[in-house]
Amino acid sequence: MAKAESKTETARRPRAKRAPSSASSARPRQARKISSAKSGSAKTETPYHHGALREALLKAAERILERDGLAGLTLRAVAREAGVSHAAPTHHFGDLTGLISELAAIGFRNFNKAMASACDAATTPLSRALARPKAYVAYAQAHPGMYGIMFRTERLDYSRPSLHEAAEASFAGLTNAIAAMRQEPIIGETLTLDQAAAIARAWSMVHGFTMLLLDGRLTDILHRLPPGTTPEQLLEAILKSTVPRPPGC
Amino acid sequence: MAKAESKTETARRPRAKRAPSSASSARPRQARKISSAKSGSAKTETPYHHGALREALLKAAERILERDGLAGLTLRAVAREAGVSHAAPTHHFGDLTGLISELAAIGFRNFNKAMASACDAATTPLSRALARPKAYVAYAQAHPGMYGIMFRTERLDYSRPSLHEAAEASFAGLTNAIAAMRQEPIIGETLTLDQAAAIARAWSMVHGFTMLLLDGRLTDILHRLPPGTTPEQLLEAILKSTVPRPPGC
DNA sequence: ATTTGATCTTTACGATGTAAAGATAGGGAG
DNA sequence: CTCCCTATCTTTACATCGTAAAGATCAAAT
Repeated sequence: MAKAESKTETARRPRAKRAPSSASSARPRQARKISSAKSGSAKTETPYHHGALREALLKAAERILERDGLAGLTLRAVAREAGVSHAAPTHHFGDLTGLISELAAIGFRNFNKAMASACDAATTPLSRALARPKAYVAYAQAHPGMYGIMFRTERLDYSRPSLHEAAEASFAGLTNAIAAMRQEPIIGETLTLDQAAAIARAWSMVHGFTMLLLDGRLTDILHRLPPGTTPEQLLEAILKSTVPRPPGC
Repeated sequence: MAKAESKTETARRPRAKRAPSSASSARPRQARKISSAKSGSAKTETPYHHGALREALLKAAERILERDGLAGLTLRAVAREAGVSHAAPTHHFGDLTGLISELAAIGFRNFNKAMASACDAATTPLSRALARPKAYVAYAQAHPGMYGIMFRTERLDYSRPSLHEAAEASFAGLTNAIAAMRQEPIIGETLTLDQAAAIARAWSMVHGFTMLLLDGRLTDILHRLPPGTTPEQLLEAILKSTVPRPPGC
C-alpha cells in the first residue's frame, strides 16, 4: 500500500478554529459550492452546508474508480477527493460496503441503459441478438472499475433496495432477451430446464468472456490470431457459433 | 475489519528474552517441529531453526483460506497461524502478492490434477467431453477460496515461474481438450478464428458459470427450477445443449 | 430567540502491509 | 576448536485503512 501521498492526514484543512464571525462568508470548505457562480437563483442548487454531499461523494468515488482503479477506492480517499473529513461518508452510507453498493447501483443502471439503447438501435434479428452481449462487453471495457465493483462483489449489500432493483433489472433484461429469442415466453415463476440452461449459458458466457478479457487472460489467444484481431471480433465469432440455433438441429 | 481477535499483537510469545541455555531443549516455538516425534533419524526432517517455514506458511495460508475465506488471508494472520512473527513471511515471499501467487500456483496444480484424473476416468466420448468442465466446477465448489485466489486475481504476480507454469498448464489442458474434441489439432502457434472462438467460448462459459455460481447469482434461476435441482444438473443441461455440435449443422 | 436534530469534524483504536534494524543460530575459514 | 558470516527470524516503527464515539456547526422548527 502507500501511494506516496505523504501528508500525515492530520491538520489538513485550516478550518478557522476559533473565529465564529471573522469575515462573514469565510467559505470554510473549498470543494463544495461550485455550480451557479452567481449567487443563489432562488433555488439554492447547493444548500451551502449539506444536502449535496451524498451526490458529491458518489461522483468523487466514480472519479477515483476510473482514475486509480479498484485498489484506490477507499472511504478516506473518497472523502479526500470530495474535500470533506474522512468520517463524513459514514453518515450518508454507513459503511464502505454502503458506498460501494450505492455506486454499484449507479453502475447497473448505466449498464442497463447502455444495453437497452443498443438493443433498440438494432434492426435485423441477427444484429438484435448480437447487440446485447456486445453492449455488455463494451460497457465493461469502457468502465472496468465499475464492472469490477458490480461483479467482483465480496463487498456488496444486496439488501439495499437501489442495488437490488438495479441488479434485478439487469437480470430481467437478460431473461427477457433470451425468452424473446426463443419465441417462448416464460410462464409464471417457473422455468423449464431448457430455459434455465439457455439463460445461464448466455449469462455465463458473456460474463466469463468479460472477466477473462478484463483480467488479461485472453491475450494469449488474441496473440495467436491474425494480427490486429480485436476482442470484439473474437466475441462476435463466439456468439455467431452459438446464437443461431435454427429450429431444426 | 477487525474480527474480534483482541490480543494487541505485542508481547505474544515469551521467547525467553535473556536465557541462552536455560533448559537445553527449551523449544521456543510451538508450531514447528511436529513431525517425527522420535528424535532425529539422521535426516533432520525439520532443521530445528529454519528450512520448513516456507512450506509451513503455505500450509497455514491454505488452512486460513478454507477456514476464514479470502478476507481472512492476511500476511499477519498467516504468520500467526504458523506461530512465527508477522515479518517472517517477508523473507520467503517478499510480499503478500508473493505468498498469494505461490499459493495460487499450488491451487492451479491441484486444479489441473483434478481435471486430468476426471478426464482419464471417463469412458464414453460424451462423458469425456463433460468430465473436464464438471471437474472444473467441482473443484471451484470444493475450494472456493482457492478458486478466488486463482481467478479473482488483482494480487497475482504471473512473472513468478511457478505460477506462470501452473496457470499455463491449465490453459494448455483446455486448449488440447478442445482440439481433441474437434479432431483438428492445432498447428504451430497460430489459431484460426474458429478454433480461438471454440476455446474462448468453452473457457468463458465454464468460468462464467463458476463465478456466477460462487457469487450466488444463479440461486434465483435454481429456485425457479423443480425443487431439488442441483447446480451440477444445470451445468450438465448447459453443456449438453452446447457440446455436441455434430459434424453437420 | 432558543432549542433541536441532522450533518460534518476530531480524536481514537485496532488492524494491515512494509521497511529497517536487532537477535540467533548453522556452517565454514582460520 | 574458535570465530566470524550469512540466512533466517524477531522487534520496532510508520503510514494507511475502516470504524466508532464525542464534539462542533448550522438550517430549521417551535
